[in-house]
Amino acid sequence: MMATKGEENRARIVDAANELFYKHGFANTSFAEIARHAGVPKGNFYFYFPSKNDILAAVIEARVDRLRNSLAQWETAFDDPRDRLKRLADMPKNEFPLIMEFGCPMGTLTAELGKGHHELCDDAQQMFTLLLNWAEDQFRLLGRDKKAARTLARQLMVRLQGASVMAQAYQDRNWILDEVEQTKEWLDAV
Amino acid sequence: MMATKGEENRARIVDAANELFYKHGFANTSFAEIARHAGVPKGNFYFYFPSKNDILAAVIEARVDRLRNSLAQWETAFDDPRDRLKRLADMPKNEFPLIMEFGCPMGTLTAELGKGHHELCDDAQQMFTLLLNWAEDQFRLLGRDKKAARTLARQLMVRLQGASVMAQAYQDRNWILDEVEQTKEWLDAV
DNA sequence: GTCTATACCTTGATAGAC
DNA sequence: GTCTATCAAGGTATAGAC
Repeated sequence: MMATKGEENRARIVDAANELFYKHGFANTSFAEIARHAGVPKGNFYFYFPSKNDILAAVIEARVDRLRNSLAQWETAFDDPRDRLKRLADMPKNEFPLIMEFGCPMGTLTAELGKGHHELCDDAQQMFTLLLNWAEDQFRLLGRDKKAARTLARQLMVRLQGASVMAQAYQDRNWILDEVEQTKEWLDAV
Repeated sequence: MMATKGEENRARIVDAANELFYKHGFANTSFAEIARHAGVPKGNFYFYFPSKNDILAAVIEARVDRLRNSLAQWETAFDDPRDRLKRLADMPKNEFPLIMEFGCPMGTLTAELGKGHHELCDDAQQMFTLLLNWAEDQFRLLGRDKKAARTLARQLMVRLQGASVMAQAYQDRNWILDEVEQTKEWLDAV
């Protein structure tokens, strides 16, 4: 389908903001930077978005959509819930160059928004909730009761987030590679 | 001993900056805010510190000192290395109201400085290195060889950081309480 | 040494031409 | 609809009075 110029500009702004919010942080990304990366004059931004927060909301929405697509894709690609969970556990490894440098996109965003009591803090949670619920579903399919499945999903998330924090702190991929391997062994055992 | 007025002002600036860098982030903390909290006019800052980065350096130094003191204290308080490690694992629980709201002081600072390739990124690492080396020493005292001790120390850090990230994301202390309990059980087993 | 006043820049946000 | 020019506010850093 043919996108209008307006829709395309909007998408370019969101794409550029998505990358810059991740790599430089939300507060440290200026309209000027987004405008330069997107090739859209910053004066135009207020035609597409009422404020900077609204750009962030669109970015979060895009990330949630992308995540939802990945999860759906893994569900069709793998029949065994255990394989699906392993694929989730592999995510940090598959993107380690970025995570090593800038941390987990979900973890670092919620961390920044949490400080300063940002209004969009709850929106950022959605990404985690999506992953947690999906992982919980997979553990239930493996025969766990609701409480146990929930606990296991949370443990999985703690591992991956912890590895991301440490990998970024030391700019060292081994934190991720080691933890992912251990997590997959753990998934085989539970 | 009697501190001079200058030393006291310097200390007040560092104390105020320490708290604000933690609660609001480094980039989002202005001189005006620090000045208000410290009770020192912001024009004075450049008499004590050449730049904002130098204030941050002093803050990191203060945090490292504080951490070193805690570790030394735990060493004298507990003879069994396992008890010392449990005390370390308890740290997030003991400060959960703050961690729940603002995340781990070490993790969130390194995360922020990592983005933007900040010059003081390496300084912030020191805090982690201090804890990692200390934990490694304790595992060695428990009879582990160097490689195993190092691995265990890293696993410990991953758990605590992961729990802090999730607790802040959801503003929910249970992420910390649950993980600390599991970590202490894990410490008993290893 | 301590503080006031301010310079100079960048920010998010607007106004208005076309 | 798209873009240029500009705003007011707030940031770090400096100059200079006392």
